[in-house]
Amino acid sequence: MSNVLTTSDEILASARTLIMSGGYNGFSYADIAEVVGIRKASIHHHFPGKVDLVRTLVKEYREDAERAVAALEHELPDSLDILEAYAGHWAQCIEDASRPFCVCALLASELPALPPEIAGEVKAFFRFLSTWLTSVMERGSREGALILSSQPRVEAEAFMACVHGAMLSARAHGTPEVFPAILAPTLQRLSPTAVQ
Amino acid sequence: MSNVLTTSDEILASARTLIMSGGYNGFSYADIAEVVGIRKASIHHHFPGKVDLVRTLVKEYREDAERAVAALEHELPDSLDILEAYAGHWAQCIEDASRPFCVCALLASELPALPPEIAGEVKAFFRFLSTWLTSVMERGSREGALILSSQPRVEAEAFMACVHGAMLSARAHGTPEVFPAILAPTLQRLSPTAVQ
DNA sequence: GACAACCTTCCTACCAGAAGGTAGATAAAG
DNA sequence: CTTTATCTACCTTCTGGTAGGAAGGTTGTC
Repeated sequence: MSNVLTTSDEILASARTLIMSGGYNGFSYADIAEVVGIRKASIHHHFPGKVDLVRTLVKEYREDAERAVAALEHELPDSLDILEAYAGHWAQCIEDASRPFCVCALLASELPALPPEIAGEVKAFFRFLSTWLTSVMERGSREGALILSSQPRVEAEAFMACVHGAMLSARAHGTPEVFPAILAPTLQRLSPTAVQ
Repeated sequence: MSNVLTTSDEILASARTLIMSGGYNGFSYADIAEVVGIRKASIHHHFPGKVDLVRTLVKEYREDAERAVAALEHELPDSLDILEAYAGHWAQCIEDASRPFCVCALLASELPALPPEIAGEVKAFFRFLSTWLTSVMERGSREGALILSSQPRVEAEAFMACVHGAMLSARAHGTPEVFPAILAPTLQRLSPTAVQ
Protein backbone atom coordinates (compact mmCIF):
# COMPACT_ATOMS: atom_id res chain seq x y z
CA MET A 1 0.00 0.00 0.00
CA SER A 2 3.12 2.16 0.07
CA ASN A 3 2.94 2.18 -3.70
CA VAL A 4 3.03 5.52 -5.49
CA LEU A 5 -0.39 4.88 -7.00
CA THR A 6 -3.07 2.71 -5.41
CA THR A 7 -4.95 0.23 -7.61
CA SER A 8 -8.05 2.34 -7.15
CA ASP A 9 -6.19 5.35 -8.52
CA GLU A 10 -4.82 3.35 -11.40
CA ILE A 11 -8.33 2.25 -12.30
CA LEU A 12 -9.56 5.83 -12.21
CA ALA A 13 -6.60 7.04 -14.26
CA SER A 14 -7.04 4.45 -16.98
CA ALA A 15 -10.80 5.03 -17.07
CA ARG A 16 -10.13 8.76 -17.48
CA THR A 17 -7.82 8.14 -20.42
CA LEU A 18 -10.29 5.77 -22.02
CA ILE A 19 -13.23 8.18 -21.59
CA MET A 20 -11.12 10.98 -23.05
CA SER A 21 -10.82 9.01 -26.25
CA GLY A 22 -14.25 7.45 -26.69
CA GLY A 23 -16.74 8.62 -24.05
CA TYR A 24 -18.86 6.70 -21.57
CA ASN A 25 -19.90 3.90 -23.91
CA GLY A 26 -16.49 3.77 -25.56
CA PHE A 27 -14.80 1.65 -22.91
CA SER A 28 -15.49 -1.41 -20.77
CA TYR A 29 -14.31 -2.99 -17.54
CA ALA A 30 -12.30 -5.40 -19.68
CA ASP A 31 -10.39 -2.47 -21.21
CA ILE A 32 -9.49 -1.11 -17.78
CA ALA A 33 -8.51 -4.55 -16.52
CA GLU A 34 -6.08 -4.95 -19.40
CA VAL A 35 -4.44 -1.57 -18.84
CA VAL A 36 -4.14 -1.89 -15.06
CA GLY A 37 -3.12 -5.55 -15.19
CA ILE A 38 -5.79 -7.03 -12.96
CA ARG A 39 -8.89 -9.11 -13.63
CA LYS A 40 -12.22 -7.59 -14.59
CA ALA A 41 -13.87 -8.83 -11.39
CA SER A 42 -11.30 -7.06 -9.20
CA ILE A 43 -12.50 -3.69 -10.43
CA HIS A 44 -15.88 -4.36 -8.84
CA HIS A 45 -14.18 -4.57 -5.45
CA HIS A 46 -13.11 -0.92 -5.82
CA PHE A 47 -16.12 0.34 -7.73
CA PRO A 48 -19.31 -1.76 -7.52
CA GLY A 49 -20.53 -0.63 -10.92
CA LYS A 50 -19.55 1.40 -13.96
CA VAL A 51 -21.79 4.26 -12.84
CA ASP A 52 -20.03 4.46 -9.45
CA LEU A 53 -16.65 4.43 -11.14
CA VAL A 54 -17.45 7.22 -13.57
CA ARG A 55 -19.34 9.27 -11.01
CA THR A 56 -16.32 9.16 -8.70
CA LEU A 57 -14.00 9.97 -11.59
CA VAL A 58 -15.99 13.03 -12.67
CA LYS A 59 -16.36 14.23 -9.10
CA GLU A 60 -12.60 13.98 -8.51
CA TYR A 61 -11.99 15.61 -11.87
CA ARG A 62 -14.02 18.59 -10.73
CA GLU A 63 -12.34 18.72 -7.33
CA ASP A 64 -8.92 18.63 -9.02
CA ALA A 65 -10.02 21.48 -11.27
CA GLU A 66 -11.25 23.44 -8.25
CA ARG A 67 -7.88 23.02 -6.53
CA ALA A 68 -5.97 23.97 -9.71
CA VAL A 69 -8.13 27.04 -10.16
CA ALA A 70 -7.61 28.10 -6.57
CA ALA A 71 -3.83 27.76 -7.02
CA LEU A 72 -4.01 29.79 -10.22
CA GLU A 73 -5.93 32.59 -8.50
CA HIS A 74 -3.36 32.54 -5.70
CA GLU A 75 -0.23 32.88 -7.84
CA LEU A 76 -1.55 35.16 -10.59
CA PRO A 77 -3.14 38.43 -9.51
CA ASP A 78 -3.92 39.62 -13.04
CA SER A 79 -7.18 38.30 -14.57
CA LEU A 80 -5.79 38.23 -18.11
CA ASP A 81 -2.83 36.18 -16.89
CA ILE A 82 -5.28 33.73 -15.35
CA LEU A 83 -7.20 33.29 -18.57
CA GLU A 84 -3.95 32.92 -20.49
CA ALA A 85 -2.69 30.33 -18.05
CA TYR A 86 -5.96 28.42 -18.33
CA ALA A 87 -5.82 28.43 -22.13
CA GLY A 88 -2.11 27.66 -22.02
CA HIS A 89 -2.72 24.64 -19.81
CA TRP A 90 -5.02 23.13 -22.40
CA ALA A 91 -2.74 24.10 -25.27
CA GLN A 92 0.01 22.17 -23.50
CA CYS A 93 -2.19 19.13 -22.77
CA ILE A 94 -3.34 18.99 -26.39
CA GLU A 95 0.11 19.49 -27.87
CA ASP A 96 1.84 16.78 -25.85
CA ALA A 97 -1.28 14.59 -26.25
CA SER A 98 -1.21 13.82 -22.54
CA ARG A 99 -4.81 14.89 -21.93
CA PRO A 100 -6.06 15.79 -25.40
CA PHE A 101 -9.65 16.46 -24.39
CA CYS A 102 -11.65 17.58 -21.37
CA VAL A 103 -13.41 14.58 -19.80
CA CYS A 104 -16.44 16.67 -18.93
CA ALA A 105 -16.68 18.27 -22.36
CA LEU A 106 -16.79 14.82 -23.91
CA LEU A 107 -19.33 13.52 -21.42
CA ALA A 108 -21.45 16.65 -21.83
CA SER A 109 -21.79 15.97 -25.53
CA GLU A 110 -23.42 12.61 -24.81
CA LEU A 111 -25.36 13.97 -21.82
CA PRO A 112 -28.86 12.81 -22.88
CA ALA A 113 -27.64 9.20 -23.00
CA LEU A 114 -25.77 9.30 -19.69
CA PRO A 115 -26.96 7.68 -16.45
CA PRO A 116 -28.54 10.52 -14.43
CA GLU A 117 -25.99 10.34 -11.57
CA ILE A 118 -23.16 11.00 -14.01
CA ALA A 119 -25.12 13.62 -15.92
CA GLY A 120 -25.54 15.47 -12.62
CA GLU A 121 -21.80 15.51 -11.95
CA VAL A 122 -21.04 16.71 -15.48
CA LYS A 123 -23.56 19.52 -15.15
CA ALA A 124 -21.98 20.47 -11.82
CA PHE A 125 -18.60 20.74 -13.55
CA PHE A 126 -20.01 23.13 -16.13
CA ARG A 127 -21.71 25.19 -13.43
CA PHE A 128 -18.41 25.42 -11.56
CA LEU A 129 -16.37 26.43 -14.62
CA SER A 130 -19.00 28.92 -15.65
CA THR A 131 -19.20 30.50 -12.20
CA TRP A 132 -15.43 30.71 -11.84
CA LEU A 133 -14.90 32.29 -15.28
CA THR A 134 -17.69 34.76 -14.59
CA SER A 135 -15.94 35.82 -11.39
CA VAL A 136 -12.64 36.22 -13.28
CA MET A 137 -14.37 38.36 -15.91
CA GLU A 138 -16.10 40.49 -13.28
CA ARG A 139 -12.96 41.16 -11.30
CA GLY A 140 -10.85 41.73 -14.41
CA SER A 141 -13.33 44.26 -15.69
CA ARG A 142 -13.52 46.02 -12.32
CA GLU A 143 -9.73 46.22 -12.02
CA GLY A 144 -9.16 47.20 -15.63
CA ALA A 145 -7.25 44.02 -16.42
CA LEU A 146 -9.87 42.93 -18.95
CA ILE A 147 -11.91 44.76 -21.56
CA LEU A 148 -15.39 43.23 -21.77
CA SER A 149 -17.78 43.91 -24.63
CA SER A 150 -20.68 42.06 -22.96
CA GLN A 151 -21.81 41.16 -19.46
CA PRO A 152 -19.29 39.08 -17.45
CA ARG A 153 -21.56 36.04 -17.52
CA VAL A 154 -21.84 36.15 -21.32
CA GLU A 155 -18.09 36.73 -21.75
CA ALA A 156 -17.41 33.78 -19.46
CA GLU A 157 -19.74 31.49 -21.40
CA ALA A 158 -18.28 32.65 -24.70
CA PHE A 159 -14.72 32.05 -23.49
CA MET A 160 -15.64 28.57 -22.26
CA ALA A 161 -17.38 27.76 -25.55
CA CYS A 162 -14.32 28.97 -27.41
CA VAL A 163 -12.02 26.67 -25.41
CA HIS A 164 -14.25 23.62 -25.85
CA GLY A 165 -14.87 24.30 -29.52
CA ALA A 166 -11.17 24.80 -30.16
CA MET A 167 -10.46 21.47 -28.45
CA LEU A 168 -12.94 19.82 -30.77
CA SER A 169 -11.44 21.45 -33.86
CA ALA A 170 -7.92 20.43 -32.84
CA ARG A 171 -9.12 16.84 -32.52
CA ALA A 172 -11.19 16.87 -35.71
CA HIS A 173 -8.45 18.40 -37.82
CA GLY A 174 -5.74 16.39 -36.14
CA THR A 175 -3.69 19.56 -35.71
CA PRO A 176 -2.97 20.63 -32.10
CA GLU A 177 -1.75 24.09 -33.17
CA VAL A 178 -5.30 25.03 -34.12
CA PHE A 179 -6.12 25.35 -30.41
CA PRO A 180 -3.73 28.20 -29.55
CA ALA A 181 -4.44 29.80 -32.93
CA ILE A 182 -8.12 30.12 -32.00
CA LEU A 183 -7.47 31.19 -28.42
CA ALA A 184 -4.89 33.89 -29.24
CA PRO A 185 -7.31 36.40 -30.82
CA THR A 186 -9.92 35.63 -28.17
CA LEU A 187 -7.45 36.54 -25.43
CA GLN A 188 -6.15 39.54 -27.32
CA ARG A 189 -9.66 40.93 -27.60
CA LEU A 190 -9.92 40.88 -23.81
CA SER A 191 -6.54 42.52 -23.32
CA PRO A 192 -6.48 46.23 -22.37
CA THR A 193 -2.98 46.76 -23.85
CA ALA A 194 -3.85 45.40 -27.30
CA VAL A 195 -4.55 47.72 -30.21
CA GLN A 196 -8.33 47.95 -30.42
CA MET B 1 -42.13 2.37 -52.82
CA SER B 2 -44.42 5.40 -53.35
CA ASN B 3 -44.07 6.11 -49.63
CA VAL B 4 -42.92 9.54 -48.54
CA LEU B 5 -39.92 8.05 -46.74
CA THR B 6 -38.24 4.81 -47.72
CA THR B 7 -37.29 2.33 -45.00
CA SER B 8 -33.66 3.07 -45.72
CA ASP B 9 -34.29 6.77 -45.07
CA GLU B 10 -36.20 5.99 -41.90
CA ILE B 11 -33.27 3.90 -40.67
CA LEU B 12 -30.85 6.74 -41.40
CA ALA B 13 -33.12 9.30 -39.76
CA SER B 14 -33.52 7.31 -36.55
CA ALA B 15 -29.80 6.54 -36.44
CA ARG B 16 -29.10 10.26 -36.81
CA THR B 17 -31.38 11.10 -33.88
CA LEU B 18 -29.83 8.36 -31.75
CA ILE B 19 -26.25 9.44 -32.54
CA MET B 20 -27.18 13.04 -31.74
CA SER B 21 -28.04 11.97 -28.23
CA GLY B 22 -25.37 9.42 -27.38
CA GLY B 23 -22.73 9.08 -30.08
CA TYR B 24 -21.53 6.08 -32.06
CA ASN B 25 -21.47 3.60 -29.19
CA GLY B 26 -24.63 5.02 -27.67
CA PHE B 27 -27.07 3.16 -29.90
CA SER B 28 -27.61 -0.31 -31.33
CA TYR B 29 -29.38 -1.95 -34.26
CA ALA B 30 -32.04 -2.99 -31.75
CA ASP B 31 -32.73 0.67 -30.91
CA ILE B 32 -33.20 1.54 -34.58
CA ALA B 33 -35.39 -1.50 -35.18
CA GLU B 34 -37.72 -0.43 -32.39
CA VAL B 35 -38.06 3.15 -33.68
CA VAL B 36 -38.55 2.20 -37.32
CA GLY B 37 -40.81 -0.74 -36.51
CA ILE B 38 -38.93 -3.51 -38.28
CA ARG B 39 -36.75 -6.37 -37.08
CA LYS B 40 -33.10 -5.97 -36.29
CA ALA B 41 -32.06 -8.34 -39.10
CA SER B 42 -33.92 -6.27 -41.71
CA ILE B 43 -31.55 -3.35 -41.13
CA HIS B 44 -28.68 -5.51 -42.41
CA HIS B 45 -30.45 -5.76 -45.76
CA HIS B 46 -30.18 -1.99 -46.19
CA PHE B 47 -26.84 -1.52 -44.44
CA PRO B 48 -24.60 -4.60 -44.13
CA GLY B 49 -22.94 -3.33 -40.96
CA LYS B 50 -23.03 -0.51 -38.44
CA VAL B 51 -19.98 1.09 -40.02
CA ASP B 52 -21.67 1.20 -43.44
CA LEU B 53 -24.77 2.72 -41.89
CA VAL B 54 -22.96 5.48 -40.05
CA ARG B 55 -20.54 6.18 -42.90
CA THR B 56 -23.50 6.67 -45.23
CA LEU B 57 -25.27 8.81 -42.66
CA VAL B 58 -22.29 11.14 -42.13
CA LYS B 59 -21.64 11.39 -45.86
CA GLU B 60 -25.27 12.37 -46.53
CA TYR B 61 -25.13 14.76 -43.57
CA ARG B 62 -22.21 16.54 -45.20
CA GLU B 63 -23.86 16.57 -48.62
CA ASP B 64 -27.03 18.03 -47.08
CA ALA B 65 -24.92 20.70 -45.40
CA GLU B 66 -23.18 21.46 -48.69
CA ARG B 67 -26.54 21.93 -50.41
CA ALA B 68 -27.89 24.09 -47.57
CA VAL B 69 -24.76 26.24 -47.63
CA ALA B 70 -25.01 26.68 -51.40
CA ALA B 71 -28.63 27.78 -51.03
CA LEU B 72 -27.63 30.22 -48.28
CA GLU B 73 -24.92 31.76 -50.46
CA HIS B 74 -27.45 32.06 -53.28
CA GLU B 75 -30.18 33.89 -51.36
CA LEU B 76 -28.05 36.07 -49.07
CA PRO B 77 -25.44 38.32 -50.71
CA ASP B 78 -24.17 39.81 -47.45
CA SER B 79 -21.54 37.75 -45.56
CA LEU B 80 -22.72 38.86 -42.13
CA ASP B 81 -26.26 37.80 -43.04
CA ILE B 82 -24.88 34.38 -43.98
CA LEU B 83 -23.12 33.94 -40.64
CA GLU B 84 -26.24 35.14 -38.82
CA ALA B 85 -28.41 32.72 -40.76
CA TYR B 86 -26.02 29.88 -39.98
CA ALA B 87 -26.00 30.68 -36.27
CA GLY B 88 -29.76 31.27 -36.37
CA HIS B 89 -30.33 27.87 -37.93
CA TRP B 90 -28.62 26.17 -34.99
CA ALA B 91 -30.29 28.44 -32.46
CA GLN B 92 -33.62 27.29 -33.90
CA CYS B 93 -32.65 23.60 -33.93
CA ILE B 94 -31.50 23.77 -30.33
CA GLU B 95 -34.49 25.74 -29.10
CA ASP B 96 -37.14 23.47 -30.62
CA ALA B 97 -34.98 20.45 -29.66
CA SER B 98 -35.45 19.04 -33.16
CA ARG B 99 -31.74 18.64 -33.85
CA PRO B 100 -30.14 19.70 -30.56
CA PHE B 101 -26.56 18.83 -31.57
CA CYS B 102 -24.41 18.56 -34.68
CA VAL B 103 -23.88 14.89 -35.55
CA CYS B 104 -20.34 15.55 -36.71
CA ALA B 105 -19.43 17.60 -33.65
CA LEU B 106 -20.48 14.72 -31.44
CA LEU B 107 -18.66 12.13 -33.54
CA ALA B 108 -15.56 14.33 -33.68
CA SER B 109 -15.36 14.33 -29.90
CA GLU B 110 -15.06 10.53 -29.89
CA LEU B 111 -12.88 10.50 -33.00
CA PRO B 112 -9.96 8.41 -31.63
CA ALA B 113 -12.35 5.57 -30.83
CA LEU B 114 -14.22 5.67 -34.16
CA PRO B 115 -13.79 3.13 -36.97
CA PRO B 116 -11.39 4.75 -39.47
CA GLU B 117 -13.94 4.92 -42.32
CA ILE B 118 -16.25 7.01 -40.15
CA ALA B 119 -13.42 9.09 -38.73
CA GLY B 120 -12.49 9.99 -42.31
CA GLU B 121 -16.00 11.21 -43.12
CA VAL B 122 -16.16 13.27 -39.93
CA LYS B 123 -12.82 14.89 -40.70
CA ALA B 124 -14.07 15.65 -44.22
CA PHE B 125 -17.07 17.43 -42.69
CA PHE B 126 -14.82 19.64 -40.58
CA ARG B 127 -12.61 20.40 -43.58
CA PHE B 128 -15.68 21.39 -45.57
CA LEU B 129 -17.11 23.64 -42.83
CA SER B 130 -13.74 25.21 -42.24
CA THR B 131 -13.12 25.90 -45.92
CA TRP B 132 -16.58 27.34 -46.43
CA LEU B 133 -16.41 29.65 -43.41
CA THR B 134 -12.94 30.81 -44.46
CA SER B 135 -14.33 31.77 -47.88
CA VAL B 136 -17.20 33.66 -46.23
CA MET B 137 -14.74 35.52 -43.99
CA GLU B 138 -12.47 36.36 -46.93
CA ARG B 139 -15.25 37.68 -49.11
CA GLY B 140 -16.89 39.55 -46.25
CA SER B 141 -13.64 41.24 -45.40
CA ARG B 142 -12.96 42.15 -49.04
CA GLU B 143 -16.46 43.60 -49.52
CA GLY B 144 -16.51 45.41 -46.17
CA ALA B 145 -19.38 43.32 -44.86
CA LEU B 146 -17.24 41.92 -42.08
CA ILE B 147 -14.59 43.37 -39.80
CA LEU B 148 -11.87 40.80 -39.16
CA SER B 149 -9.28 41.11 -36.41
CA SER B 150 -7.30 38.07 -37.58
CA GLN B 151 -6.66 36.16 -40.78
CA PRO B 152 -9.82 34.78 -42.44
CA ARG B 153 -8.77 31.20 -41.70
CA VAL B 154 -8.34 31.93 -38.00
CA GLU B 155 -11.61 33.88 -37.82
CA ALA B 156 -13.37 30.96 -39.51
CA GLU B 157 -11.94 28.42 -37.08
CA ALA B 158 -12.78 30.66 -34.13
CA PHE B 159 -16.35 31.12 -35.32
CA MET B 160 -16.77 27.38 -35.82
CA ALA B 161 -15.31 26.67 -32.37
CA CYS B 162 -17.68 29.22 -30.89
CA VAL B 163 -20.71 27.54 -32.48
CA HIS B 164 -19.69 24.05 -31.37
CA GLY B 165 -18.74 25.18 -27.89
CA ALA B 166 -22.00 27.08 -27.51
CA MET B 167 -23.90 23.94 -28.56
CA LEU B 168 -22.07 22.02 -25.84
CA SER B 169 -22.79 24.64 -23.19
CA ALA B 170 -26.47 24.75 -24.13
CA ARG B 171 -26.63 20.97 -23.69
CA ALA B 172 -24.56 20.90 -20.49
CA HIS B 173 -26.52 23.69 -18.82
CA GLY B 174 -29.82 22.48 -20.18
CA THR B 175 -30.64 26.01 -21.29
CA PRO B 176 -31.07 26.54 -25.06
CA GLU B 177 -30.95 30.33 -24.75
CA VAL B 178 -27.25 30.14 -23.86
CA PHE B 179 -26.51 29.40 -27.52
CA PRO B 180 -27.77 32.68 -29.02
CA ALA B 181 -26.42 34.56 -26.00
CA ILE B 182 -22.90 33.38 -26.84
CA LEU B 183 -23.27 33.88 -30.59
CA ALA B 184 -24.70 37.40 -30.40
CA PRO B 185 -21.49 39.17 -29.24
CA THR B 186 -19.43 37.02 -31.61
CA LEU B 187 -21.49 38.18 -34.56
CA GLN B 188 -21.61 41.78 -33.34
CA ARG B 189 -17.82 41.86 -33.21
CA LEU B 190 -17.74 40.97 -36.92
CA SER B 191 -20.34 43.58 -37.84
CA PRO B 192 -19.12 46.80 -39.49
CA THR B 193 -22.17 48.80 -38.30
CA ALA B 194 -21.74 47.92 -34.62
CA VAL B 195 -20.22 50.39 -32.17
CA GLN B 196 -16.60 49.32 -31.81
C1' DG C 1 -52.63 -14.17 -70.71
C1' DA C 2 -49.98 -17.79 -68.31
C1' DC C 3 -46.11 -19.14 -66.08
C1' DA C 4 -41.59 -19.47 -64.61
C1' DA C 5 -37.56 -16.84 -62.99
C1' DC C 6 -36.00 -13.33 -60.54
C1' DC C 7 -35.53 -9.38 -57.29
C1' DT C 8 -36.61 -6.84 -53.20
C1' DT C 9 -37.86 -6.60 -48.62
C1' DC C 10 -38.78 -8.36 -44.61
C1' DC C 11 -39.11 -12.18 -41.45
C1' DT C 12 -37.78 -16.08 -37.76
C1' DA C 13 -34.21 -18.31 -35.75
C1' DC C 14 -29.97 -18.59 -34.74
C1' DC C 15 -24.68 -17.55 -33.24
C1' DA C 16 -20.37 -15.98 -31.02
C1' DG C 17 -18.57 -12.72 -28.39
C1' DA C 18 -18.66 -8.78 -25.39
C1' DA C 19 -21.05 -6.34 -21.82
C1' DG C 20 -21.71 -5.53 -16.76
C1' DG C 21 -22.03 -8.08 -12.82
C1' DT C 22 -22.08 -12.01 -8.91
C1' DA C 23 -20.39 -15.92 -5.83
C1' DG C 24 -17.17 -17.88 -3.52
C1' DA C 25 -12.28 -19.33 -2.83
C1' DT C 26 -7.60 -17.84 -1.68
C1' DA C 27 -3.79 -15.42 0.17
C1' DA C 28 -1.54 -11.92 2.63
C1' DA C 29 -1.48 -8.37 6.45
C1' DG C 30 -2.81 -6.28 10.76
C1' DC D 1 -9.29 -14.06 12.94
C1' DT D 2 -10.95 -10.42 10.50
C1' DT D 3 -10.08 -7.29 6.75
C1' DT D 4 -8.49 -6.23 2.19
C1' DA D 5 -7.46 -7.32 -2.37
C1' DT D 6 -7.31 -10.34 -5.64
C1' DC D 7 -8.49 -14.47 -8.14
C1' DT D 8 -11.39 -18.24 -11.00
C1' DA D 9 -15.65 -19.42 -12.62
C1' DC D 10 -19.92 -18.35 -13.82
C1' DC D 11 -24.41 -15.77 -15.18
C1' DT D 12 -27.48 -12.78 -17.96
C1' DT D 13 -28.25 -9.64 -21.26
C1' DC D 14 -27.00 -7.16 -25.16
C1' DT D 15 -24.34 -6.72 -29.43
C1' DG D 16 -23.46 -6.93 -34.28
C1' DG D 17 -24.06 -10.25 -37.54
C1' DT D 18 -25.58 -14.62 -40.47
C1' DA D 19 -28.60 -18.25 -42.74
C1' DG D 20 -32.39 -19.32 -44.88
C1' DG D 21 -37.00 -18.74 -46.06
C1' DA D 22 -41.77 -16.39 -47.01
C1' DA D 23 -44.35 -12.78 -49.41
C1' DG D 24 -44.91 -9.78 -52.98
C1' DG D 25 -43.77 -7.45 -57.12
C1' DT D 26 -41.43 -7.26 -61.90
C1' DT D 27 -39.86 -9.18 -66.03
C1' DG D 28 -39.13 -12.31 -69.96
C1' DT D 29 -40.87 -15.79 -72.88
C1' DC D 30 -44.04 -18.71 -75.10
